[in-house]
Amino acid sequence: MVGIREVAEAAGVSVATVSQVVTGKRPVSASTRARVEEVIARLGYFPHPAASQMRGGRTGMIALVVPNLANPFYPLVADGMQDVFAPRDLLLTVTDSNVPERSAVTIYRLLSRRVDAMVVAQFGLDEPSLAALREAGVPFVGLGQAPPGGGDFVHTDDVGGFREVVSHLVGRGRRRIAFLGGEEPAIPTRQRLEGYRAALAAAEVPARTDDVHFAEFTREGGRAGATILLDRKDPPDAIAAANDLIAIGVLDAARALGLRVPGDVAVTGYDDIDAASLVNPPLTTVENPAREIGRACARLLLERLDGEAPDVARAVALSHRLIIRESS
Amino acid sequence: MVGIREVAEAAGVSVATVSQVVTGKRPVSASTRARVEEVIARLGYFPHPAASQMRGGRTGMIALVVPNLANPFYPLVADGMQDVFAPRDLLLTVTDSNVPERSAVTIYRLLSRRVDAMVVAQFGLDEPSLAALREAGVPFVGLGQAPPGGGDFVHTDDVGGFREVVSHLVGRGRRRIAFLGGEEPAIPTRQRLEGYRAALAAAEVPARTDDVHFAEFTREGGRAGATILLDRKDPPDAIAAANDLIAIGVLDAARALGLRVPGDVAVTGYDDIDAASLVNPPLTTVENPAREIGRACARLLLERLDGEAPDVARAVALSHRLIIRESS
DNA sequence: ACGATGGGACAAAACCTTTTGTGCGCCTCG
DNA sequence: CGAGGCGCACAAAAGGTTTTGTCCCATCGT
Repeated sequence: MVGIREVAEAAGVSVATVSQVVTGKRPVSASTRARVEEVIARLGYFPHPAASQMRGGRTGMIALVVPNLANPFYPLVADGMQDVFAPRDLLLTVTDSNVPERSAVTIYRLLSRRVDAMVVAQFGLDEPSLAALREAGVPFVGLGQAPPGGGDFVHTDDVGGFREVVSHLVGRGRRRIAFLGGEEPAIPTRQRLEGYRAALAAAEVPARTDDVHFAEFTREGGRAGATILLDRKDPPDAIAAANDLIAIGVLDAARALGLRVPGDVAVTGYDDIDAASLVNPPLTTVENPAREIGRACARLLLERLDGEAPDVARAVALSHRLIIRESS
Repeated sequence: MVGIREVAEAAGVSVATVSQVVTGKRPVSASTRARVEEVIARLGYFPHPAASQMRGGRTGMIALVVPNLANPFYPLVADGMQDVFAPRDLLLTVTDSNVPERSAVTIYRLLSRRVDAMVVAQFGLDEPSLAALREAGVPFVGLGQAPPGGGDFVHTDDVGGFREVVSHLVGRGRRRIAFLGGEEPAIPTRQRLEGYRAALAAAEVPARTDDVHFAEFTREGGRAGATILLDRKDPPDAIAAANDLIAIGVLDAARALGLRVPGDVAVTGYDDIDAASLVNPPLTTVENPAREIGRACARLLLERLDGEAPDVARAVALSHRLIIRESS
């Protein structure tokens, strides 16, 4: 644990000078700088992050908070963020907010004073956490939805995307199209449901309330939800799932019930995660540009941190793409 | 940003007393405690992490460092770790060590003074980082391999597991079994290769050096590697891949070359990630108890942090399970 | 009733930086 | 040759907590 004092002593300068060499916030003569740098390299010194932070400095860490680490969509986003952060020497950490025995509020609290900024996916679920962030003065960006109460965010047109995929089902002759959502209060669920309704309305297909069902954004949630939708007298002939994980669960359920896809029931997903093209049959889905989303989030954040951002909330919209495969 | 001083003032006690109420490291009379706690709740105070850390305290954060966030094996491990950490109010963060423009050493450096402990997967790749950790006094646990130079670790019997899956291929009548590994220097690659050789030796099947190939631990790596293995005059009749991601890439390559699986070439993976049962055909693979691995890592770490661990390195071995599906 | 004991609160030091105001010495210009 | 100015390094304060030694007061025992 070599501290700045040892370095100063070894180099025969004051600690202030060492600090200035490291941070570069004030000019230091070339000869002194060289000497100090040599000592730093030799001793392997680097500033204690906690101490630096105390004196009003930055942390150098950015957090990505996701509702479910196992959703393969997020690693792609993280990758995109790294593209932007790594050259700036910011360290990205990913945290799962869906931890049992711990509320989201706790997590934001814990995180808020350890990171310079956060990218938050799906905070719609609890608003008090946002208050904590704002109060702590930690810039944040919404991933996929606008932060309630205002703030920057990056999103895709989920309403439009879902409308497209449901219209595609209509175009294939399906008339009893069910919607299998994620958690009901989540913004992505609401928007995708809105797209679903819009598509049905546009095609003048009647919407049945018992064809809309909510479940967790997981494979297991999809399996359970689809079983309920399909295992009745009058089952739908298509299920539009709110994401790929759910859709894969739907395939599980269909298989268990002896139904053929797309023969008996067509299935579509959303996100185009890797697994979507791997399942049997390959899933029709909508591709979101995950990597580009990550980059956009990172850029917005960086501008805030640099103080270059205007004092208004900004929204970045990225486009999606319908991918038709064999499940429909 | 309400500090301990405000709380002390509002409660009419000294800052020391407030600290003692919060940390509980010294007894405080019931009446005083109640008063202070009321004020804390009303003001929404909680200690500044950086300041706490400075005074020799803990961070309350644990890091999981993985070589590739997109590998679905790790989220499962993370989940298992959460099971143990959440009740203890420790926050888990996941970091990808495979960031371009940044060496692993940098990452360990940055992390080492911000977290109380780390779980490290696949550090075999660079040893200087370990030196940094040891010097920083951050306890760490190896995930899947022994830390070079000693230390706790949790592992499964990769040699045995791979031997089993290769023996299974032999039992199915395959005689030209190729090994498609991950990065050559990685410990898992070496152990699985060892298992491969042991199985061939036991079955008295000749081993051909040109049937051993190394690639990245990714789908793309598998695709590229398999193309090399399969696209020659005298291709193997089976490929045992070092993990599922690679195996899925092998399926891609086989499809592209017009080969049938398992008709023309049998394929096996390792890890039993979610996607393994989803691909077409479903993969024969070896299941590693990811969640249990996570829990074991967490427990080892906790014992170190609590100072309850003996001063020797400990190894926890968990058992695997061969899962036979249609790809073989 | 007085001294001993101990519970409980407090003051101050310590943790390691960064930042800012100050002062010194040298160079330049008048 | 003298005065003003500037480039550089330094000293000291600040940042928010935890910890430790100390002190006070109340209670208990004799």
